[in-house]
Amino acid sequence: MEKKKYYLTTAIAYTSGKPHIGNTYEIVLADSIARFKRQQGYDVRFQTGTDEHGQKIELKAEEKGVSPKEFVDDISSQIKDIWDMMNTSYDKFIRTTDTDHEKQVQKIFKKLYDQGDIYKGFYEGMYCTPCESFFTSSQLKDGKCPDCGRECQPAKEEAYFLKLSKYTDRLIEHINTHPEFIQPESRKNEMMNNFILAGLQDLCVSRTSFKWGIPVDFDDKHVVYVWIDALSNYITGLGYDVDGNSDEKFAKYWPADLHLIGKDILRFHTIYWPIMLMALDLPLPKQIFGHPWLLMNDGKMSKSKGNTIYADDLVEVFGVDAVRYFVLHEIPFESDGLLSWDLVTERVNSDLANTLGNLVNRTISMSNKYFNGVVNNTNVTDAVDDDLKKVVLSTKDRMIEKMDAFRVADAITELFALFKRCNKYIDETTPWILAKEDSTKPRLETVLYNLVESITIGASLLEPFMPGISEKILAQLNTVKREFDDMDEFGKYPSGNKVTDTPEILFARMDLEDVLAKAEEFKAKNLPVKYPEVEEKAEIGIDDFAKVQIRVGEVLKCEKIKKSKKLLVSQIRVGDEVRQIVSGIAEYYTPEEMVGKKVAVITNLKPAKLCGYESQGMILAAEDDKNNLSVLTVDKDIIAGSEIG
RNA sequence: CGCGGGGUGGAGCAGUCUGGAAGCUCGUCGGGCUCAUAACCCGAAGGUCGUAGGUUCAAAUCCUGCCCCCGCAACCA
Repeated sequence: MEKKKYYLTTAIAYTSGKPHIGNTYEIVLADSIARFKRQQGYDVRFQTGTDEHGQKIELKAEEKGVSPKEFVDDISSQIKDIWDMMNTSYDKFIRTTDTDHEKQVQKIFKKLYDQGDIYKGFYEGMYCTPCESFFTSSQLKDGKCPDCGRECQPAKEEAYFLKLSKYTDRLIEHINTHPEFIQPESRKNEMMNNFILAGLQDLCVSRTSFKWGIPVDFDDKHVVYVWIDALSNYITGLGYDVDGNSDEKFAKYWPADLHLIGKDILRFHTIYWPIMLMALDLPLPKQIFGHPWLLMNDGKMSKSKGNTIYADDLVEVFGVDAVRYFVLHEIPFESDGLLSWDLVTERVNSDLANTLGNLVNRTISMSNKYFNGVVNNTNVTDAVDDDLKKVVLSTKDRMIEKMDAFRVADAITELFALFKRCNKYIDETTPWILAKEDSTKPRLETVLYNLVESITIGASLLEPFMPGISEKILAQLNTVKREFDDMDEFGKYPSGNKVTDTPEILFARMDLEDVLAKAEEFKAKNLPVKYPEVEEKAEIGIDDFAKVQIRVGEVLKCEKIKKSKKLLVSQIRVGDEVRQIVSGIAEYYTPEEMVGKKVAVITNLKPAKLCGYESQGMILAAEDDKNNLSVLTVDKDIIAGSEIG
């Protein structure tokens, strides 16, 4: 009988920088699903890769002084190295700079254009000529360019658009008739209510403002919009060909069974991608799962917060399988998971070292101590064996049930219940007492046999999540992975087999203080001291400077602006008048802290309205690259209103 | 009223759709055991399930108001 196929993909990683542990989570999650499906007997194809085009990359490369291609080659190989380090079993690593991908994207674009789903129109907005950039009117600052402050003109630019409107009804119909299409279901409503039902505007699918992209081959001023480019990877990676000369892999594996993506990009995968496929007259993927994120104790991981943790640092401390275990186990189904060095340490010590590692170790030690490592099934059973066997044999099905719903963390919990059951079994049977009398030795042999058999099954079920450790355990038991089909019966471990006489510690207990010290080192390494980069401005004369009036202002009253997170509004005495000034410092100063401060205020700035509050001036503050902020105050006491110059 | 997620014993979470004795892991305390990685097993303490109302025989779960947290968006003179 031919195996059923299962095609799953991750999102392709954007090559703007080294991925942190949050990005790495996705590939590990996908890998565990892929491995599990393989164990279930599916013919799995697992694709990942890198997304390498776009303006951001063009800019980053320029900053670094290398060509965009050199830049992405470097990052892409770093990403691949991390995926490999995490022991992920992808079948295909696609890059959007692969020539066959680029060629097909051009052909897809052309086909959609030829059949009228993509049409040429005009992109309208405010244009800043020196900056060569378009802005929407809401992006403008005071009617001027937000980058350079110069005047902008309304302008029109040629662009290509994808007719989303034409397919909206079909998309709604599909989502309604396929409740499993968008997972988890809560996300489905979000997409429907927020975007689809509100009406879809045709999507601008070409750019002229940068060059680093796939050129539109019949109009080379334009490059293809990165999402059209990126999403296509799911079919180009299978050898899809617009003209019908697709690779047999395409016929075999498309449509995808699962696109695994971050919840932030669900919109692209549940709206634009299905519509692209409809336009290409291809079947839609069966499921799209928007997984949650890994968060740090203090919120989302970000470079500016300095709380970024990288997979390789974690691996250096804990090892690959422990890191895989942590991210898989800690992230529930719908809500975000937390990651911190202490949490990982806790999990490693408790679950991996104590429950699992110690179980394997004590079992093998006893086999060696009492029977020189030979494991015999003497079939001297007892009532307590029944429950052990029941738990061990039923674990697989319970895991399948969880995995089918992508509840990977829950599946792992089921598996660890098996190992916990084994530890309890040792307590129930007290092997050290059985070892005292010759008459109970046969019973002891069966007890140890049952343990070895149970661990063999447990270790085999562990393979999708911790492939390295799974293999190690099986090697220590001197056996091989038990296949799913052979798990319906207890007792397939060969009686008389000999386990290793030199059991290795699988997971050493970690000392929290050592770990935290290591974490500090990594933090320092990842965040080298850097002076802020500030763009130099043209030299000015004293007369230019004299145009700016700066005076000492005493903060009399200060409160938060409710609607805004960053804004405080202060009443400030400047000489004999009191001014209302709005400033974006709420994240760094409480209103109470501000009151009484004598700050530097620009007093001759044209008033402006912010969040409905008039601001008659500006409080001076220093800000570094990491958005730390400090307001300027006077060094000695001086009366409010004094001029600064 | 910009969009969305969330508030459950000290920590991290499940349970909420489909009301019906508040559960899991860690930590703490007590006990057992000694094969084992100061590991393992058993037991206990600890929660008015953010808050105020409502519906119901019955609410963590359904409805309404409010407070707080976190993303996104906006804004940051």
